[in-house]
Amino acid sequence: MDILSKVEPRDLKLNANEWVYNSLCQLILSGEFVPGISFTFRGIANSFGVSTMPVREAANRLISEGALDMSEKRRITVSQMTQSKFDELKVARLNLEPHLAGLALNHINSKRLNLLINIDKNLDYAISTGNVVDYIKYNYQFHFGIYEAGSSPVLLPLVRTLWLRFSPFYRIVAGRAGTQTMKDFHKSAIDAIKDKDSVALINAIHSDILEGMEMLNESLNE
Amino acid sequence: MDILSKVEPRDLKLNANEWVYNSLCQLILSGEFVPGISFTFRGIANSFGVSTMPVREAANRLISEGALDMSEKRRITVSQMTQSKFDELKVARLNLEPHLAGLALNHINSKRLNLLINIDKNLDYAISTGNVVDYIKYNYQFHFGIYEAGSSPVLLPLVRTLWLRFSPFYRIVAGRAGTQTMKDFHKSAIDAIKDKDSVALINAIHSDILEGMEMLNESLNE
DNA sequence: CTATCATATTTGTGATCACAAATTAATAAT
DNA sequence: ATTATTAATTTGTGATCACAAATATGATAG
Repeated sequence: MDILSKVEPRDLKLNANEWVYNSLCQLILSGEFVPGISFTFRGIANSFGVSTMPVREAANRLISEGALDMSEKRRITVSQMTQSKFDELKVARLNLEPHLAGLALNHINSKRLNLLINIDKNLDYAISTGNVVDYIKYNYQFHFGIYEAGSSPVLLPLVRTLWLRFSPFYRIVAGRAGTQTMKDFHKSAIDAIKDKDSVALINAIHSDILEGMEMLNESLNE
Repeated sequence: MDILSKVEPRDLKLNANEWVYNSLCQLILSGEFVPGISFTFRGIANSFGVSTMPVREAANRLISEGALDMSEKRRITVSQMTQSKFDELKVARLNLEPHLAGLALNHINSKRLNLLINIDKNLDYAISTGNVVDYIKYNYQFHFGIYEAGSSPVLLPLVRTLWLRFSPFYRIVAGRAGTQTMKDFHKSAIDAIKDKDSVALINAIHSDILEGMEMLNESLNE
């Protein structure tokens, strides 16, 4: 698998293990890694042109975060989704992300608001053209564009691990169901941000998660 | 620091890095590690009688979970608590743990119930004698004795990382404030479990967290 | 063609080494 | 005594090696 072409080039200020970790995260969150795909430490190391050491540190970290699994067959795999895992992810998201958005609201300046509006425009285009990969990417950017406005050193990393867990699954079902039927509550979120209406923003994020996860759930039960 | 005497001996079925990780977790959760204390990879490796490899894997994992920090001075430290981090931890706990308890309720059999009752007895004794270390230990055992009854592969590890973050801080303030003034809602939790009353259990856990964190918060602002 | 067993290869794990960067200790200077 | 400068030590990082266990491969027999 040609990994280097889909990954940011290495910033030499960063350690090799951080570069590998960030790259793997990016690949997971953008839906490049699909459940069932499997790797080895040496394989990843060759792809990145580093030794196995930084790969071990990066992959083990992702394993401990639940994003990857070490299979009993000595292979690193993208975790399989189950109904019970899915239900827990949904609950965790619904209980954390709306609140996280609420915390961030007062730190969203006009520059960031314009960024969000622009991301949402790209999102609309991805939906209209049925581009699933872009949809996943811009949806991530939109949500975390809000969340990251506030500085939440506990909740933000927590929520990020949730996204690492369901994003690969998202790719599969989105590819199956298409993006045509997706409503999104991003417009009302943007309005709420403009109005600095905390309750409205929290509701919008809540509804957005609810609908997104509901669609995933339907595909899960096919 | 004599670590080996405070740690379970190595189970040879476990990898060295898992042994070190579990041991460090145990030391953190039991309040042995106090904010400000600092280590080096080689130091920990010597304490455990292993090479630096498994220590790097274990410590880096704890760092990525937010339990430990790599200071800019090349030392591994227990993370400092701040008011904003504390507020986020409180929110996350209140939003996740009561629900987690609710999920577990139907899987608590009489054997586990008796275990919980026994733990709570030890907890009462620890409170009456002002034994802070035991209080922390039994309080952890009580909560996770409930949570672990259900199998929640997403929420349970998530909540565990929260405990890893505030437990070292708990030790400090508990040592300062004493355990005498601690009320606990464990009795009502036990009653709720006996009655299989989900709402009552959720409320009891919620109140317990609220009060425990409130006490910590007061000490934080001294 | 299928099943069985021996061989060869690949795997994760842990130890060790090299190295630059950072810290600490020691020395010199005022 | 205090500060500035230099030397010595210790640090995390990444690469490499050894090894047992697991996997894949291939030969052999039915």
